[in-house]
Amino acid sequence: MNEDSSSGKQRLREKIRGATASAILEAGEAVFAEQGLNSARMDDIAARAGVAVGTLYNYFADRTALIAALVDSRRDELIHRIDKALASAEELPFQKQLEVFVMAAFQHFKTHRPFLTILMEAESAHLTTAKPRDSVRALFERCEAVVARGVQLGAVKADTLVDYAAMLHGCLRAVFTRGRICGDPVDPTPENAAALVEFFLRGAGSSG
Amino acid sequence: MNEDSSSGKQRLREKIRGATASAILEAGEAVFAEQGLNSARMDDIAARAGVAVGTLYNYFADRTALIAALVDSRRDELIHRIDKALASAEELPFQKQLEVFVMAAFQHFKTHRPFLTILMEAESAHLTTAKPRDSVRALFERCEAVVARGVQLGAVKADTLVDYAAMLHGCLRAVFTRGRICGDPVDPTPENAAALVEFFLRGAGSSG
Amino acid sequence: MNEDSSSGKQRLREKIRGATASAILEAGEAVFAEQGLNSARMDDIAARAGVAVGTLYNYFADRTALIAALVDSRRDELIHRIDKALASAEELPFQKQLEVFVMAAFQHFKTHRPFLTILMEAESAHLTTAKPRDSVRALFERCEAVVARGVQLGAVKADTLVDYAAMLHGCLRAVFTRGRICGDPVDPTPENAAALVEFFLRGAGSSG
Amino acid sequence: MNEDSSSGKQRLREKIRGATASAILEAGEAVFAEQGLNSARMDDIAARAGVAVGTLYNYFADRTALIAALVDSRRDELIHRIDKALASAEELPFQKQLEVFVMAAFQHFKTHRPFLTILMEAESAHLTTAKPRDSVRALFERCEAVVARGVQLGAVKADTLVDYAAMLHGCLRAVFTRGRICGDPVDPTPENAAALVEFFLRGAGSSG
DNA sequence: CATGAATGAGATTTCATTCAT
DNA sequence: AATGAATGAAATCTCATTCAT
Repeated sequence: MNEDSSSGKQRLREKIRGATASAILEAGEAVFAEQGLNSARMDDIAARAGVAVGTLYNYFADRTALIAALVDSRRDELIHRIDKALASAEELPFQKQLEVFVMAAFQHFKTHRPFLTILMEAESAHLTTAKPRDSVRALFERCEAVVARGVQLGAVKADTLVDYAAMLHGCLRAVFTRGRICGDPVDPTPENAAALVEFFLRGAGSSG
Repeated sequence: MNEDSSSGKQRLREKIRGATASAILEAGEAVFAEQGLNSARMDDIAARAGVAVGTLYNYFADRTALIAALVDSRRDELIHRIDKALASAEELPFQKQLEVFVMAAFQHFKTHRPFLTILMEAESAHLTTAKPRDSVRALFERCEAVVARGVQLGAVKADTLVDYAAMLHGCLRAVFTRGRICGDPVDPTPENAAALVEFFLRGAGSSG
Repeated sequence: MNEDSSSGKQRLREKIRGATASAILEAGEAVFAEQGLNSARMDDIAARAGVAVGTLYNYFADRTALIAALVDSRRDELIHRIDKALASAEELPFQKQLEVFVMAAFQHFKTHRPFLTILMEAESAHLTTAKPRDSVRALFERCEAVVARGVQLGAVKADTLVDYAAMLHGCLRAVFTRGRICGDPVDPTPENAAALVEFFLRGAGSSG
Repeated sequence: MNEDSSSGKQRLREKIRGATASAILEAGEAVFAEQGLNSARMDDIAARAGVAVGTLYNYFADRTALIAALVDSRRDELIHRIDKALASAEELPFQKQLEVFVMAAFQHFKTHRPFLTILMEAESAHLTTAKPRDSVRALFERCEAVVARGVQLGAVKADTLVDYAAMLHGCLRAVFTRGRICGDPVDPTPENAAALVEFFLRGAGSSG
């Protein structure tokens, strides 16, 4: 947090904000999502970005660093979106807050489906960087925060046997994964978000 | 050359074949789980199995076939376990059936954690064989069957907005994944299974 | 970025590409001839060409493609040489035409002894590409054309029992092979060509 | 030539005369001809012979020795056939002797087409044993002997520029090869043999 | 002797990374 | 900075040969 490191970080940020770097990240997002985190070749990413392979290495130290930067930049966006949504909904009743949270996730799913494909692959894959794992954790932590707030507000049970945060995370993931398994993705509509929240809070059991 | 010795020799040969093949599959399970589906090298698998590389190819046509065989054999075990559990619980009330189902999954999780690591990786990874994806689908289909039975028995809502089967699948997955994210795996106790079922049917919301 | 430099650079690049490709083909010609079409290793070809193995694959898709390209390029040369010679001799009496044809073959034998070694090996070997076989056929077809012209001009018998084209081909081949069997190659002199033609037209029998 | 070595040779011969060894040689002949001298695998030969791979090594030291033995045994047959034919024709006029010689070769071609395919491949291929090359030379030497006799009898010109023996060898080879190039093998009839001899002695030129 | 599973050296091919231009 | 040809370590797969049964 001293000036040196901060200005170093600053320079990195500037670099990444540059048009070429962005093009590379976008190309990486597309190619990694299409071909898989392990199979995608640097050549293909370069070609998609419209630059030479060598250029990739002017912006990112190596393949791993490119993936890390990609994950970093996209995660920030997701986390910001969710945090903003949560902040704006702070005064609403908990169920609404949860719906807003889920909607934010849904919308991000829709915008960054390729990125999420990467992230889910990264979640389980064995990678040299911890970055992707960290990103997954970032979403997981928001789930924990939301659930914690729910508990605090008395809207969520304080169960010690089931980790509701993990369940929420699993349900979000399931919504996204469903498309891949069934070939029939869920639309990010408020109705769907509300229905998911309803399930999360009241369960799948018939009320009888 | 008499029948006894000849068939005995035959059986012995087969037994040895089977033993080597099993050793290779087990080695594969371990190494793939440790190093990842893509990074694991055939050399390592051979070394772990205590055989030479060439031997792998005496039993499996190629790397892909080895993965396919591995997934096949383990999936069969999981599916059989679940189907047997479900059959034995047919007469119980639905909630109990669900608990039995979840317990079967939990137990398999415990026994075959390495394999599941592979399977989850396979779920999202881009692979050359469809086999692993099929195995994921097999578990998903059991979730669908259970949920369908619940609907039929009037124990599960017939919601069209939320796919409860996908949610059940997501929750099971979340239980397994939790260990990897938090480093604190859930014990496959009946209590935990019951708690998960309770969440699935009644939700996380406080009853008030 | 002006047109001159850009196109100049382009041309330079192409020239270099061409030079490397040629070097690889030449190295291939030498190594295949020395070690045999099947035993020659890509490593050796690369070493002889003064490049790394990987470079071979920047120019030729695989081993087979390298052989095919090699055969293609050399065959074109042989065929062009022969066709040009035949065309230039069109007005001469048939025996002269035949001598010109044989001389063209002799000269090519001398210049491309390594390549011919490859081609003869390819003629009888079982190969994955048909390319080499096609090249053999190309020479065979020239023999057919020459013999057909001889028949047309009344200089060659129209025998139905003996395929004179095959005989001519066999004799040319024998001249080349002789060196390998006896270690005493025939010089590509006009005298030797004339003598071969004399044999082909008049036979080995003493005139008495 | 002492008793030891002679009895050693004797034992070898006996071994090769054994049913198993013969079966292996026959299998080798077929498989090598079908798949090529380099591509044919020991496993395939064993399978075709109806024995286990290990058995091959009880009869032949290694792959190379198997090829050598194969060539040896078949060459002996060819050479004996030719020598016998030549001996029986010793009193006939030279042209007849030549026809007998060619017929013997033709007949052997017909009976042992697979073996010849191997031999021709061996002629040009780069092999570890000299055996096949020696076999080619054996046929070549018979050509030389016949031609020499022709010269002696005044039936063949004593040309120093053209090696008639090589030409005869080349023509025989051409007859055999023709089938492979044109897919239309020459029948081993006396007429065809006579026509070939006619060509060899009188040439392809029209007599005018 | 026969067997055939095991062996492991060796060959091909890929692709992240470098560096001269 | 951009380029893209060259690099060569590494991974997969083959198959002649061995040897315990």
